[in-house]
Amino acid sequence: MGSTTTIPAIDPPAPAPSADGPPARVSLVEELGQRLSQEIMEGALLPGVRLEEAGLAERFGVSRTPVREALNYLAATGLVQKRPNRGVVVTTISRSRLQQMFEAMAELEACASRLAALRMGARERDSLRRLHEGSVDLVEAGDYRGYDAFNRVFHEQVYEGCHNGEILDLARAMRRRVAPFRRAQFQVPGRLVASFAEHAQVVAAILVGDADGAAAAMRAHLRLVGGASARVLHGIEPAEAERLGAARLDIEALESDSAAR
Amino acid sequence: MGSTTTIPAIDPPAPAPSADGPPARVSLVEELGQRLSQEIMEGALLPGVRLEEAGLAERFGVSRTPVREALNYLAATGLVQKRPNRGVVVTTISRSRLQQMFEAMAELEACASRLAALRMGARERDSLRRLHEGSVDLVEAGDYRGYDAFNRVFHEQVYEGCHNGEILDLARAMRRRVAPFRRAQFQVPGRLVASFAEHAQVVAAILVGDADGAAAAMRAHLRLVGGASARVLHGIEPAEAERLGAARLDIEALESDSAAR
DNA sequence: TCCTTGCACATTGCATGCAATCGAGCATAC
DNA sequence: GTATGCTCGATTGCATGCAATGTGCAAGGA
Repeated sequence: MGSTTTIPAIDPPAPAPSADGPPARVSLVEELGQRLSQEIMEGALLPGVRLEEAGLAERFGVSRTPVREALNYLAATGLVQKRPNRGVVVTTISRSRLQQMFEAMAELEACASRLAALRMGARERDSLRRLHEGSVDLVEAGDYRGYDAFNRVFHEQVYEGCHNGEILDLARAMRRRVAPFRRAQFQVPGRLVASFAEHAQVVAAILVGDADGAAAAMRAHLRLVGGASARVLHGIEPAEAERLGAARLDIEALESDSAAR
Repeated sequence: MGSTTTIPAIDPPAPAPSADGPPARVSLVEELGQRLSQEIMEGALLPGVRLEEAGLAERFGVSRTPVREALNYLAATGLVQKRPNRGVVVTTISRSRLQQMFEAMAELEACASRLAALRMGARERDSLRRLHEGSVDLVEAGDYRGYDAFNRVFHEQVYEGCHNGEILDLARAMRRRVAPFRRAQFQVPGRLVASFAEHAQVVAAILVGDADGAAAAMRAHLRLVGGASARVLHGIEPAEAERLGAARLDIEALESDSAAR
């Protein structure tokens, strides 16, 4: 498994011009799935909250059928959990399971980074470098909301750089699943600066085609991300704590469950 | 990233006594999902075959609703593809996409192997070793059906050895998805013997706790598996060819598609 | 002869209704 | 005073019906 190869430099066939064009007629199920998953990922619907078909149907002005199908879809992606004859709740997980999710995420991203280091084309490498360098402004400004947005794009570019649609899909799916549990990670003191430094290592390795180095750097990066997020979730910081009280998300609720399967 | 560590030897907390007990009342949707996915994975339903709700509903003696939900579930796992207002078909994929699936599978298993080498307990290592050694009989007998069954168990044990439920789930899901495209791989001449030798390398690395070696060995193993399967699919061997003719699975059908997304 | 246009049929998408199951609260027994 | 059993309300699981969309074929025009 040699590292530091000569850069192959094959840019992707078609970076998807993103020409969606028409309003794109979508089904109700898709619409509902989108909105619900967004609310879950953004934290409007917190882990443990119960979702009942009739209520959602009325809220969105549709019948129970499409709501039901949307919930099934969310259950399949892991954002909610179904309990037979007992409805669905936004996914709650134990602390250990959360750690496993972060580890799986780290492994997936390490894998993507490894392949990206080997396969990214010249244009892609350049784009990644500039993207990273641009984020320094956000760090200096302490703009953690802006950095969060940048961060998503950064990791997405690495996924795409691996030139494997399956791994891309796996990484995206995993990212969606962990989203509800990693909100506000950048509010941990010093995390922003540290994140930038870790990204720098990943970028450096990818730029020179150091596959093993890229994998190791990304793995290390996500290990720290996981740590920070866990601290946020359990240390709980004030702003969240209030809302949690209103929606019953106590540590017990997180620790128990897991009986699903 | 050191290899060859001293073996930590922590056996899993509870190997699941497998006491399912009662007949376990399951929903119609689950039942249907199970049966359909099994038929797809076994090849009774070949890629490209159309599945219509009404037909399946009548066949299983239920209404369209549970059939529909089961199909949605299969679509979420990737075994079938849904086209809006146009029904579902058993998943067909392009050759390049198939290669990507095999690569993703290889990466997942390499990852699992790496962790397994670090984390398997003494009992697990011993179990894996004996399982592998037992398979020599199947190889000598040329019993490729038996070997196929053994092979599933072997890889499953490696997944479990990584002690991470998320990675375990990912690997299982990916295995299900590729199943329809890797049938009869062991019928490729010499593949059985080669597979055994490759397994031996994986086992050896895991036994001594050589993480990187285990990952590399498993990756190499699956690269060859992918090659063999692709050859079977495209070279097509006689037994399958007949059935394919009856169900329209020509190379064109495999090459096209992919517009899904 | 080939392409376009219109219509009829088949199939999916969604709405609604009914039965089965689960959980809570109360009554009763110990 | 606590535990056990029962009934009732709430919610899900499944069946069925109707409207919307897509497909295939046939007829007409270039």
